[in-house]
Amino acid sequence: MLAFLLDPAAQSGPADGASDMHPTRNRLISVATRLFQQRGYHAIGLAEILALSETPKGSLYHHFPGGKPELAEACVARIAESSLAAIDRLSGSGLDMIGFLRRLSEVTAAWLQRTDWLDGSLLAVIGQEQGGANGPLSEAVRIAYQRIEMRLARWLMAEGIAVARARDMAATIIAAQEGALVLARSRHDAAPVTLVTDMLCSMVERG
Amino acid sequence: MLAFLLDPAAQSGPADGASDMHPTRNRLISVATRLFQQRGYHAIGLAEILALSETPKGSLYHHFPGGKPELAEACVARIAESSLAAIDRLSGSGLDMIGFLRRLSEVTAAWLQRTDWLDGSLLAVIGQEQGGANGPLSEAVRIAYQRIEMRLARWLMAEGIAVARARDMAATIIAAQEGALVLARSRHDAAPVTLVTDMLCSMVERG
DNA sequence: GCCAGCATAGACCGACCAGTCTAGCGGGGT
DNA sequence: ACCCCGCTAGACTGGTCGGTCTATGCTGGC
Repeated sequence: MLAFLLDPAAQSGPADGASDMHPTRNRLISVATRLFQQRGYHAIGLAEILALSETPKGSLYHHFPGGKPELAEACVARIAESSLAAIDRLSGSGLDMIGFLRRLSEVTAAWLQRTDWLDGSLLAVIGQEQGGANGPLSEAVRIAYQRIEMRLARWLMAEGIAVARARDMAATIIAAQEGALVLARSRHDAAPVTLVTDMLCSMVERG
Repeated sequence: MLAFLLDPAAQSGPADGASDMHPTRNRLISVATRLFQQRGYHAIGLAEILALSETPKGSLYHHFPGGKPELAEACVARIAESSLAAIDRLSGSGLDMIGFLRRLSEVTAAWLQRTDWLDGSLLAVIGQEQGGANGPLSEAVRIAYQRIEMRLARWLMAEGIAVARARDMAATIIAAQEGALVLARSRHDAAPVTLVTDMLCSMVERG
């Protein structure tokens, strides 16, 4: 979710607290995130990540002693941080949840088309690949979803919705958005994103 | 979507037109489907499929000269056929769309728990892994989604909904269900499935 | 009984995988 | 001036990958 805001945010400058980290580490995470979210964890070899980021293998294992899984964990963590930051930014700018959903829909559709349907949801693809496994990577995905859900729920509560309902609505929003992304990518058609957004908006409107 | 009905249907007997195919071919598709939908296409090696299905490599390449991709295509095609058959069965038994969604929710939740969150959506995981690629495998996923969507839309039209709206609703249903599956698996919690179903039901009720 | 074919069986192959290891660079501290 | 060490650099390795190939059942038609 919200992976697209990595591009503007991470590339533009010192936001996200990503710029204070080592440039090589940063570059590895950026390239790996893009590749993983396009084709999944297992389809991407280290060779491709290293070639695209122009990094030797030694550097990767210096910054990520745990190897590929640790790199993927860092990618998931950064997606989570970026998503939270984006939610905070928008919720702090006076937007209401309906406005957020509309805007999310627009930006998502534009992102999908701009990347020619190559980019997808990192959390979704890695979560699906890891399945019900209990490794640290699937745990990272679980936590990422949970943090995003809680942040959305908090926003909904600030709009006067009861806590239990807010959490349910937040989970529904995430599920529907992720599903829309899956279907839109497969169809090469952004329509599912706007359709799901319409449904989510009326859910929020009805309370 | 609707992958779970493979188990009861394919195992119980001569439904789905699957029993008239060669038993080895059938067994390969069943085992490969289960493995792919648990961990994705790239994470599963032929060795594992062959070991679990007790099939030698020669048989695989006899029945699927195209190798792994062709086997995966057959898995996707079977999921599509099973889903269509299930939809037809339920729509023919006097159930309305709301009843279908409720029932789908119950069966999906039970399936997720029964398989200890290991099983997922074959279409979603393969679709995500293939991404925006234009290979025959991602084309198979696209067609599978499209066929299911058209069948659902037909059902909705039979309930008096206009054609354009019916197609939109069908796409929304599929997107939301797939997303719920993704999130539920990651959280090891079936709640997203029922939450999304509630939302879909009110969408259908409102027309 | 015998042949023809489909299907099984698994040894084998080159490519590629993630990961290890040693060597060397370069700049800040003293 | 020197050294130390965070970091870069890439050759190398054992294992696994998908795929090919030859050999061998097995079975229905004659």
